[in-house]
Amino acid sequence: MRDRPDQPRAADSGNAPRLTDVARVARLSAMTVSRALREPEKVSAEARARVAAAIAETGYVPDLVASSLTSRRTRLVGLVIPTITASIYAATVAGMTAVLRARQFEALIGDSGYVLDGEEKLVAAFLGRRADGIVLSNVEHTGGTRRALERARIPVVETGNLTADPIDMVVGFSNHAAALAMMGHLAGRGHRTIGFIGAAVAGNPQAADRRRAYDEAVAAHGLTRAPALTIECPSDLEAGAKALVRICERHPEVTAIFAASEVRAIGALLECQRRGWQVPGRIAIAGFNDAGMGAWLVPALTTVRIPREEIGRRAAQMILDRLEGRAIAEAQVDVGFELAVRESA
Amino acid sequence: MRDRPDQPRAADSGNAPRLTDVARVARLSAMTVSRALREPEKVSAEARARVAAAIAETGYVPDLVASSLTSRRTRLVGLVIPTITASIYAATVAGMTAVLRARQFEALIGDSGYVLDGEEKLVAAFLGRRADGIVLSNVEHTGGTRRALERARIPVVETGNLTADPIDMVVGFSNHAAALAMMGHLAGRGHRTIGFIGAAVAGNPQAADRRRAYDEAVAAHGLTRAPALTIECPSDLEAGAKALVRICERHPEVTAIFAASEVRAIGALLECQRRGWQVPGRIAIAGFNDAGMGAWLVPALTTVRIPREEIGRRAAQMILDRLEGRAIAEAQVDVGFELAVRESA
DNA sequence: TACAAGCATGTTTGCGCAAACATTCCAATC
DNA sequence: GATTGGAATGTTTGCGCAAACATGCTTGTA
Repeated sequence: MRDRPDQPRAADSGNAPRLTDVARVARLSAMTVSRALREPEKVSAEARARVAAAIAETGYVPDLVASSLTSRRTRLVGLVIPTITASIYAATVAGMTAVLRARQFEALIGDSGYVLDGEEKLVAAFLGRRADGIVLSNVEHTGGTRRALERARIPVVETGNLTADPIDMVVGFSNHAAALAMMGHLAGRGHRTIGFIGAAVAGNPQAADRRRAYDEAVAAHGLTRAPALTIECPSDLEAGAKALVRICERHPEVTAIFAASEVRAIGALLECQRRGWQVPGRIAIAGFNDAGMGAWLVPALTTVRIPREEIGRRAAQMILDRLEGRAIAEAQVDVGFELAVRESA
Repeated sequence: MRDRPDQPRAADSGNAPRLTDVARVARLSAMTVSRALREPEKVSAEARARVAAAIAETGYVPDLVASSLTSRRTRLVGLVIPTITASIYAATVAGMTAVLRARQFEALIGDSGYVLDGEEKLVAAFLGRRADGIVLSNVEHTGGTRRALERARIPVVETGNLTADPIDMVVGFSNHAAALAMMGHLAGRGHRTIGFIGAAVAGNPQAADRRRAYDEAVAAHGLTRAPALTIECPSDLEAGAKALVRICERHPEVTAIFAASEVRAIGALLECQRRGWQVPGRIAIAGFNDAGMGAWLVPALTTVRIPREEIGRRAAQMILDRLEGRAIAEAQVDVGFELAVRESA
């Protein structure tokens, strides 16, 4: 096919040294060199030394593409997150890549833009690259995504919420229990009219679970029940600020807001600063998640702490365990949550 | 080698359909199927239709690993950033992956932890995976990194600062000019004693450029010059807060702080809130970068706006241009900066 | 009618490596 | 001394695909 004389080629020719080049220099077979790199304990100390010297001499860099083709392992794990520009997902990415990289795995990262169809496209792209495993950041998927993952027969971890109908493995926490705990805290502080700012619940089990917890707490504690006390909006500072204002206009008697994301809560809190409203004096504000600067604001944000980095680490570990044939103790891991009660509520 | 009868294999056997399976169903050669997928204009409409039908029937997913081995193209671009959990780099990642994904490329992302040796390890890992291009997030590298990249003969983009000694291509801006502009703004507002909080300059040309601009501005505008007015610290909220306090203790006459990162500035600003110091009345605060929530704080942060997402997009585009044989107009692109004068200074 | 030109399609080969199988060699055992 | 077992190393083959080259077929033109 191509002109490839079987001689040491200069590094400047664009022809990188291959396993056979190392083998020739080391006076060993290619197979022994390959083993020296992957399973050094199966090779004599003498051979190991000769291989090391030959690699240093040739500047050989193993070609993981060819290795993947023949071993049917790419050491690649795909990760789908809603958006890379949100610190909670950045923490998950950091945890996951740290565990993967320590084992010579790399992550392929894609942001779905919070759109299920985007997730399906990313999964297809990752499967085309023959990723050894896939991590998803929600538990709601298109039929196409589920089918593709089931056909691929690779380890899959869903994260973010516990689910009754997992594809394979799950690392999550109970959004319902966490939101219920925060509502309990607010009610315990004497708040009787509490507003709720969250994501649209349609097709979003996590958002639906948080909202359901709100409704249940309203009923359980005998709180004010009114449609205008709850708002669905995107998770950004501006939306949080606007939602706060709208709730307070319709219900001036509101004394607390539970914002089901950290950025919505911070947006609301900063809006209060702008208007000179005392927090928590005039209105208390509680958030959800703790990856941003909520702890540093004045007043510091009361929120729900989710171990986002741990989620990434556990997900990666479960994928690795399965790939390396270790038994998975529990296919569904609950990492739990913690109320971070600070100043704002 | 393996038992692989040349018959349609069931999806449940773990044997995914290959190009030849599609070819058999479509009654075409494997090569025509391959072309129909990659260069559809070179194939008849009839053949395209048969291929499409056969792919739908078999559920074929092209194996990009095998494709990469034979085409010597992985459609993978490596990106090294200091840390994934900083919004300025998240913006660059978002810009880069958006451009890459539109062309069926994926990014391999690694965080160096602000350590040059970490960068070298990541570059080695990316080269082992035969990435088609590499993007680095600084212009300072180990000798090993430079040598490895030069031997690999692939397009490389350095980002973040303009440099006199590029490896290949650069997308950056002048940290010196940007910092000088901000100092000019502060001096123009009448501040005569200005503190500076930045990163350690040793081995960090960007930090050194910002600091040099501060020194030059102090001299040019005849400002107070004192060692205790400048502090080197990490880029986090707490460090920013502590640095502010230390400068004010030693120099109570200071009226403005220039923090050479957004999070240091926000840390300082929030510390002022905590202490009840008016900003900018008691002390003015200016930052650098605009990817976080500086615009939303009360008072809103005056800062330098760097188009971080554009940096990611341009870097990806330059890599793609080179890979696809298009001429690069300028190997060093200056994306510029903009002063965002808001309330805090 | 002959033939060039170009398009659509087919055949052969090998990318660089590791799985599977084969061989060699040495020490321990009887 | 013959046999066995196992460790170290070697040989053959093919992973799934695309590059390079080859062939056939249509159309237009002299």
